[in-house]
Amino acid sequence: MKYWLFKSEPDAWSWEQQKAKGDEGEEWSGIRNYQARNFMRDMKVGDRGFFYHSNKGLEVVGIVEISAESAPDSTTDDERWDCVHVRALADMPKPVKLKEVKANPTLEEMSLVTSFRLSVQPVKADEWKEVCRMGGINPKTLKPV
DNA sequence: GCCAACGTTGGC
DNA sequence: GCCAACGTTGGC
Repeated sequence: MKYWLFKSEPDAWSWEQQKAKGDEGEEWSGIRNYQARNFMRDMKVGDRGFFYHSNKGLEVVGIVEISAESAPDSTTDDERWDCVHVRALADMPKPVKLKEVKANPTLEEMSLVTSFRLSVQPVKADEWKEVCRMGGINPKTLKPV
């Protein structure tokens, strides 16, 4: 299983809206960046990702799961762009602030820090564990610690 | 709201 | 195929 991170401005698409979609999930549409698209094409159903609020909040607020592999983006006719579907799995009991991520030496190579403009990013297994630990969630059971 | 970082576009 | 101009993202 691979791990990812999805950024969204809460004014455009918030964690609350994502959760409201339930198990059905929602298309992660609107990505117009080749790097981000290529990462989405790499994703498999069942992979997990962090849901990060950019612009406002600046924190990892929850965990999502890829519910459908990459397919044409319904918001454009341009066939260059496709995207996955994601569904909400769990809240971060304690949202992890960007500031905390930056302050943690274990996470200094995390894409969130090094490629902060990228809206869909890969997350390494040890980074996944560390951010889960900081957020007070067990990465296996998805239960609060 | 500003501005730095950086991806994309388009003229040559 | 280079690179300047431009547009967008996102932290501050």
